[in-house]
Amino acid sequence: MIKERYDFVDIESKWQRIWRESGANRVREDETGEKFYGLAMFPYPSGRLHMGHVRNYSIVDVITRFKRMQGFNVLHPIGWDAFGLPAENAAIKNQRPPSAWTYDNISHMRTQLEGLGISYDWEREVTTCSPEYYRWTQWIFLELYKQGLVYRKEANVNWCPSCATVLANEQAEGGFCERCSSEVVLRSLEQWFLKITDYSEQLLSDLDGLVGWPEKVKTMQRNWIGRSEGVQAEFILLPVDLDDSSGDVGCGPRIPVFTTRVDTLFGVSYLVLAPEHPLVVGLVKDTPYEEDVAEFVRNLKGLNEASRTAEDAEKVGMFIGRYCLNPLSGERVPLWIANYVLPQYGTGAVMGVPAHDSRDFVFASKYGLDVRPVILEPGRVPEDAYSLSEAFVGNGVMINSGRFNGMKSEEAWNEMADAVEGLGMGARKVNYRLRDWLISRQRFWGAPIPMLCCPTCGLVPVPEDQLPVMLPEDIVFKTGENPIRSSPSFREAVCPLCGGVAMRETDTMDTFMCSSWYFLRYCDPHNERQAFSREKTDYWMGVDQYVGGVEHAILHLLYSRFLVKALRDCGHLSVGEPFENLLTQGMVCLDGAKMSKKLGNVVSPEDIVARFGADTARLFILFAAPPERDLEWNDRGVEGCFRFINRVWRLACDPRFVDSEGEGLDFGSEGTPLGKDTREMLRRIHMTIKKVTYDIGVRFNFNTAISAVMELVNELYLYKEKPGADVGVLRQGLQAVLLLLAPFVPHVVEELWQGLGYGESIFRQAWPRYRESFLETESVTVVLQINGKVRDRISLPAEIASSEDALKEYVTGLPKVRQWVDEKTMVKTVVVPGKLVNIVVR
RNA sequence: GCGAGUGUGGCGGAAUUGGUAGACGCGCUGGUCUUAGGAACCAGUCCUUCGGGGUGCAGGUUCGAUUCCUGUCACUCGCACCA
Repeated sequence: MIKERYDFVDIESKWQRIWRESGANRVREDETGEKFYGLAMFPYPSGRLHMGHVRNYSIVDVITRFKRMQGFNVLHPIGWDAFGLPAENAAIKNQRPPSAWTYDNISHMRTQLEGLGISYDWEREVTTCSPEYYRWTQWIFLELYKQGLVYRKEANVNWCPSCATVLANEQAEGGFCERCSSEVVLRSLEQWFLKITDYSEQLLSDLDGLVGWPEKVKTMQRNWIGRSEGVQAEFILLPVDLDDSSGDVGCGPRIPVFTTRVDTLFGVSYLVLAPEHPLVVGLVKDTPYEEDVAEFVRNLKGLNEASRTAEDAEKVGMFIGRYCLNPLSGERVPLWIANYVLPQYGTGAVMGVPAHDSRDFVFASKYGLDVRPVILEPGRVPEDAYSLSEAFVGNGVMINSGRFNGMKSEEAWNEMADAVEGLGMGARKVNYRLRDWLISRQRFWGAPIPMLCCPTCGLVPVPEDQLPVMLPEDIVFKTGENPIRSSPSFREAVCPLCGGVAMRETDTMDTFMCSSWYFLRYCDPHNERQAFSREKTDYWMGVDQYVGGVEHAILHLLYSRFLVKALRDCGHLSVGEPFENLLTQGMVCLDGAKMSKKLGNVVSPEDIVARFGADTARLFILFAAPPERDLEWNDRGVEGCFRFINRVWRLACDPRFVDSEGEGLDFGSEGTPLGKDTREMLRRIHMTIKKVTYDIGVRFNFNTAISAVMELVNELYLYKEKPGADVGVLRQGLQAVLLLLAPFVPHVVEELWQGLGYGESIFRQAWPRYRESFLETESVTVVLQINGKVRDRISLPAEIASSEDALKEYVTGLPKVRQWVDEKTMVKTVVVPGKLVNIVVR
């Protein structure tokens, strides 16, 4: 029996309880069926869910519920990215430990997730701030250390004064802290790095194999890695005073530069070093330039990288009184320093070719340096080449380049690279913009870096059997420096090598480290001896469908790819890529702007669930837009979805179903459908099954899947009022509606399924299959066009419509067609069987 | 500047390999039933001078273009002195 009223509060809590108690979503490795690993990016436990979360988890829930009904053995886990600064700030404010705040938030958000009816296997829940988890994060750090992928060095790093910690390059883009938007300053500190650059080439080339990733994300990663092919060429430094020089100039020290345009080598009119270049100080020592250069460098130091590298930053530089020799032309070239040369990229030194590089052109124009064209722009005459108003950066024919004159610049590139190599003055080289991953954080709420500093043995890793290095508890939280340093119990340790007193590393790891391997832990979440077993990860990895926001396109997704490759090379994994397919969902907006606390345009999921229920919330969010697109929130639209669910409910309340309770589970039975309407109804049912299956499974277009079911419901409403309506077919239609809607609105379909007298959970049912034979129609609507314009639509028997010849004959024989054609000449008739006839007349 | 993407009714969006543009939903208009309804149901809803015209704009290919090509404009996102 089905109640008259759709009472979502009762229904949703009832089924959530049943699912929880029956372990409906528990998964084991030994089940039958192909595995499917569906994953949403796990949340930071900020306090409560927002609509972006609801969207993310609803999408994955639809996919995983659908796959489960299709017979896959589905892993659909959830966990918490639980380390991070907000918990520490809350600790300062409330004088409670970060863990208390974090676990409170987790328990509230867990309740919210359950309230949405997302089909998680809660037994696999993972929390990155628990010692059982971060123990293995530390273990991974040590594995990488063993592989030589971890190092410590003093470096100029991005420091956020407000967060009182360093940031990775990826977290300080544009010169502002990703978290708090404070301006980042440069500081020189001893820091821990992971050698992600060892994997630059693999991280880049493996992107080609990720066919299930959006092109946009791959492009972003490619740009971030920034591979460029070029030549590292060496310029010979000339002595301070040439007249004093005795002996062979060719043996002098050399300054390497990196260039992607070795073909412009004869166009070099100066050489520029980054002001921070290590050679600079020595080059000007005891020369008249020493004082001015020192002043120049001092002025630059105050600036952070962002203002230094801003596009509109004025190029400034100075000649430093020295010269060097061009390796190919042998020409004497003045040596400059300038702010536009970056110390971290390439060799920190650049050859200046004003005629063929726009930056050099601007710089040379300002300082009156030589502009010498060496590549002739196609369509120009040589005399013309000197009157440049801007740099010519394209390809053309070589001029002013000695024996290379007359070659195409592309050819000259290779010839000149060969020449440089032949002279022993350099070599071809590939450079990357990607830099090593700085993982040190001077904060408390993170996984401690498991290293010791021993006065006698130096840096010593904590032995594996001493993991985890636990976070101390005797901490006073206040703003300023890393609170861990205030814990004497934590700092002092015993050196495992010499037994002496060693100091513990007080930096913790970037939380991205924790979130770069959580999908591996889900495969084997309770393993106490390993981070994960090879057997389990071999079974589940890689993730078949990953879903999350584009904002993680670089950070999280690149780090995870790196860690998986590194762990594979340590012998712990078989796969080299974590995520087979990636779907980047759009933002949830209100009034055209992303919902955010700052703008005050948030709609609370809790409110929506309270007013309409979780099923309605899920349905709306999936119906309003395809998943990749931004979604405009609309309260009226939510009401529309609520109305639709009620409409389905009332359909199921038809008294005819009560009389035949429990009957008619057989989907494909041929039966003997009687009237035309019934046959048509059957066709609509099977057509809908076909479309919805395709839309969910192949296209991820949940909006059109839902609209197809809405259409079917509309049809069923019309059909059931017809005199000859067949209860069996009606029932089949309702079953199809419920099964097809099951991934979207799990609670209400469970309730109706049970109410209709089918004992088992609807999620134990197989996904419905359509029958090809039911899709056939007896009459087809064919469009009649004259010169491509629609003139008429005619209904024809299928035999005629599906045959090209019969259709053509039939149509051209029609009186109205004769009339349209009349005295004009029929040039051509295009026939698309079953669809359309286009008659071309003149 | 470079790269990627998106432009369709009042709104969110459909149109799967070129073949009925505007499915489905929201909103709006009128109606039925009701003491009432922000419930439910029914009808209508791109523009139109009723010939037609319409998918940002201008061309092209084609019997036929929202779909393919060229150019252009607008917006969004990413990168941005990387030599």
